[in-house]
Amino acid sequence: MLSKKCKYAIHALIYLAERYQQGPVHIQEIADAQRIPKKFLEAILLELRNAKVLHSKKGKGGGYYLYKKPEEVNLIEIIRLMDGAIAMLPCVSLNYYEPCEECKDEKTCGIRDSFIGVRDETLRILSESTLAKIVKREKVLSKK
Amino acid sequence: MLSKKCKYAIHALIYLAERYQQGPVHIQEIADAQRIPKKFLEAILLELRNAKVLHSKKGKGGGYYLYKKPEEVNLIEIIRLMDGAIAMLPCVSLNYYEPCEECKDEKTCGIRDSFIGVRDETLRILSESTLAKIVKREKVLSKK
DNA sequence: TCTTTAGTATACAAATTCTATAGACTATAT
DNA sequence: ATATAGTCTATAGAATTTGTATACTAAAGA
Repeated sequence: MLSKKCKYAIHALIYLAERYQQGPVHIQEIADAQRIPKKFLEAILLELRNAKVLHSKKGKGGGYYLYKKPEEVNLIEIIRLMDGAIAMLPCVSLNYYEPCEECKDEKTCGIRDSFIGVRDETLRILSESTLAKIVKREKVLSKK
Repeated sequence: MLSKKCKYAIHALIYLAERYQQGPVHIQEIADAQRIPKKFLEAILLELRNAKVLHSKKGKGGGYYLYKKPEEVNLIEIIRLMDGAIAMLPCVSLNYYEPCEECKDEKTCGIRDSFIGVRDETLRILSESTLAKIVKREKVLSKK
């Protein structure tokens, strides 16, 4: 399961994607709109800023805005930043690899292949899901 | 990421699958072989027993053994028993469905479809991975 | 029937992770 | 100057995970 932090991040980013190139949005507005505790949201947005997904502007009229294009931010990137590894086993993670403690020998491990398969499919599906597509999909769905 | 409990369960079950129809194996032996804290393993095996995956025999010469056939136990079942939902969002879970707190309207949610896709692929891959196949795969790999 | 073996059950403790908050500080616009 | 709004560090509380202790029950066999 995704953490709350990650879900908050996704919703905040969708909110900002809907307002792409319309100037900075302040934290309080996002927090109110998405019902996210403000201080918690601050920490989240900061991380996204440090990862160059967002930019911010201080002072009056400041706030956060998307730095990357909505087509260039996908769910995989967000999940990795917030929750870490995508894979279900550390020994199968591309970005957060670690040998499994419980495992005696990776080469003869009978479950690794399956989890590599799951990881690859997850990666494929979620990397196709960009902010741009998500926003578009929500527009279509809300018109029905 | 899978919990330790779940990984312990998988390893214990593989151990028992390798000894299918060779009589009960006691907890201590499994604990030693797989380096699992005995008391923790007891709790795990008990749950698997209550789920009719294992049976046990008390008293001298007792222990645990597979009740289901190795071909009939797959990774999905084990993960569900130990860790609960497979899905990355509660609103997308088949067996542990709950509406997402953060979500305003499931019908217009732009990310749901992607996570349904991930869930289905995960289900497909991990339900094909049975104890029988895992044991077989380990034999093949260890001969190389 | 008594003893030993081994699983069952309940309760609890330690460790870790997740969620949330507080407060002082810094930059910017007007 | 001053009000606005993001930055940074620290920490507190809650929940979950992992592991342990103790007492109890069932079965096997001498």
